[in-house]
Amino acid sequence: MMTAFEKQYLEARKELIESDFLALNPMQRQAVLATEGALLILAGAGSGKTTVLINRIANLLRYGRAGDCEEIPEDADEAQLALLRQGGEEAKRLAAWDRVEPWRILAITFTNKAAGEIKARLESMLGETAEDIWACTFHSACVRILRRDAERLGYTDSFTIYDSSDSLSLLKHILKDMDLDEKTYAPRSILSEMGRAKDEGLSAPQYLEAAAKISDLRRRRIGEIYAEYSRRCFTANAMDFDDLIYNTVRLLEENADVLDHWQRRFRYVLIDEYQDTNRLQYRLSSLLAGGWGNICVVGDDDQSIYKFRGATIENILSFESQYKNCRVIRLEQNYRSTSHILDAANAVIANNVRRKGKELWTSKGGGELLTHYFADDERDEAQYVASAIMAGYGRGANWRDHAVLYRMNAQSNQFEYAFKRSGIPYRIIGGTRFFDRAEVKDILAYLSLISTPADDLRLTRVINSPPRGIGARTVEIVGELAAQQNLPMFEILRRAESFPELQRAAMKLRLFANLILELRDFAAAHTPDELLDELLDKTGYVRLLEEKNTTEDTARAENVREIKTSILTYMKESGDVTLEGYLANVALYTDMDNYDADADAVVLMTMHSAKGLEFPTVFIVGLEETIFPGTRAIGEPEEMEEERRLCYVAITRAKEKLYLTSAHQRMLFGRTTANRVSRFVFEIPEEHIEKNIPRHYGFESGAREPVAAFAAAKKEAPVPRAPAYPAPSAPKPAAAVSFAVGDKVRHKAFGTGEILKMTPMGGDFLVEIRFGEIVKKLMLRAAAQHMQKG
DNA sequence: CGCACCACAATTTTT
DNA sequence: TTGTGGTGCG
Repeated sequence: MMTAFEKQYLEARKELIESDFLALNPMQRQAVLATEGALLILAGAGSGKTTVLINRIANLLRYGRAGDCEEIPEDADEAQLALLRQGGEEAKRLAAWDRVEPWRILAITFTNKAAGEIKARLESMLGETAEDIWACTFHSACVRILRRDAERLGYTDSFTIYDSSDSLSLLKHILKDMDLDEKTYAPRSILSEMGRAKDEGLSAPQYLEAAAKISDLRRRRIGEIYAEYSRRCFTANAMDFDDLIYNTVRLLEENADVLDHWQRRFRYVLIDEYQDTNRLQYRLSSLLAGGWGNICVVGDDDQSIYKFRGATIENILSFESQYKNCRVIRLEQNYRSTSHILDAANAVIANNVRRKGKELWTSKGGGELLTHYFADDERDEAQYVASAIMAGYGRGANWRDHAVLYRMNAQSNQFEYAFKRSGIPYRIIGGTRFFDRAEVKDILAYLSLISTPADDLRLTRVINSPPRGIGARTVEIVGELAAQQNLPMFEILRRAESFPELQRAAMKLRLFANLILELRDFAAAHTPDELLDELLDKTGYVRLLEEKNTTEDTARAENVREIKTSILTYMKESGDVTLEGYLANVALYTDMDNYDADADAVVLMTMHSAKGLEFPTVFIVGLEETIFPGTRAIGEPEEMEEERRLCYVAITRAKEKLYLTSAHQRMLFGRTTANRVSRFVFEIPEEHIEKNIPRHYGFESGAREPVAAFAAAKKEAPVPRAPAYPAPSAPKPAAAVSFAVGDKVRHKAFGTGEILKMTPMGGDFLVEIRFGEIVKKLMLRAAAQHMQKG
């Protein structure tokens, strides 16, 4: 039974702690203080969930579990109580109870970007102590755990990581060696089948056993492929993305002492984007949090959009039954969007059945109505978007305040054309990543090979690149010999002379093996950046590209040099100088990490990539049946709900203005088709949106013959707010007045230069300015902000 | 062995 | 329409 004094003491202490988090709303504050046990935070889009995460960690470090327990110091007395009530630094020190060391906190996110953001915000809030907090992705957490005990699984601690394209090419090699047809055994689907197996915790033998029971030939074949794939990964000391998690779970489940070590260590486990976890990640989180039982998961079932990757909404829906005493906190106040946007999002998602139920609200006003534009075709659609963006820019917005979101990457083309035509600077997120480019992969393959010569996949990749006269047939023979002798291919190369089959090529093969061995010696005594220089020199890789002297090859040479920057950055930021460390970092690196929110350019990306981001103005394009929702979702209720969640994610990216567009007909993959306007458009209540859809056309009526009605309605189309389609002769932007060809200018970033040429473009000017040796092409309006005459 | 040409297929993808 | 992978020729 609690005494009156204890009660007062606890109350005063809680109030004092709360006073540190007054900037938060009551729900957020609750989530910050509820440190003990299991906690599910249902955080709607834009509800300040990262802020909660950060403050929760800050609370743990400052006050330990004082805000969530009923224990008080034995020597507590009236004087202390008075001090608590009075507040101040000393009182705060007194309030702390069982403070948490930073290295006992594990915060897992899905992207490096999110992890980086958490780290950065923690550091600015808490200073150096923040560095010891594990704020990382599932994958990088696993790498760290595995590096410590990989030998338990038969790997060495310098294991390498295969990224998705490595996995794919390894798989293709296997299919070839097993004489299997890529049509019946589509590599992509095999890969996801193996991923599913690992997600269910099935090893290759287990999978095979299950397949044998139902005597399904195809599954048995896949089982054999899976076994071979695993075998080759293992001999190459390599793990793919799924293996990282699968093996970590194995490690922890099969080694009680290892499990115990990590369970003791992590007193508080936080998992972000919980709706996107798969079963394996669920198991991993349960394992890691199993010691102290303090697990906090943050998620939004309505934003689960990665089912196709094995994410299961089940994890979040059943969290409450898994942890019986768990607390649930809903964050429904949205700080991002206006109420028209929010109401539209709420209305759309309300059509889903399988959800926790949650309604976002805002204290912001209605703002502008949503706009739906029904374009003639994809070209018109892009032009409309371009015009609207220029209009926004004309009103003083930045280019970067605009984002164009589409369902699939193939849709980006028309927008590129339109933006180029109008002189709108843009960036495309997605597509080929820097680290996916052939030349970059080559260099990285060399580096991996130096680290692990037994890596047949990487060896095959670079053995003849740059060309050294080792042909495909030779490589094949080496592969066969290696299989016979049960040795890595590299060992065959070293003894090339002793195989009569290899006589002709023996010399070249030995030379290659020696090259790798020399570089390996070099690596032992040098840093990765020095190794890179040596590598480029010894292989002549860059020299060869430079000699070719085409624009593409120059760009390639540039990319190769760019790797050096990436190495140096890594060494500087992590303080790590090991080659393995760098390679792991690169393997887990993605395009989004490169996304620089400061560069002033319109952003184009898929709706998937947009998750977690926000923009003042958003365009969701291609809102047509069979595109969004896509063909595969139509008639499949589960899939349709996922599409709808994607739509919800896309809508909630917008802060102030949301445009939706559909095209009457569109050419995609060289085919022209006419699709009906997406059902999602009709799920938005009329009072939130203005449209130019002809009355007798649309999803509900399904009426044909839209053409005449369409033409008539088009006149009343909501035009992007003025100036609509600015002609090249449109009034010159103010900035243009003060600059002319021949002017000398001083630019903040590029220094002094001279204007060579000015071309009117989209209500602005494309200016060419010579800075010393370099001629830059810039949009005047943007450039003018960073330069002056002189 | 290297390159050029043709058939073919093509959601989404935090790692 | 675009990119990729396989085949055939020099």
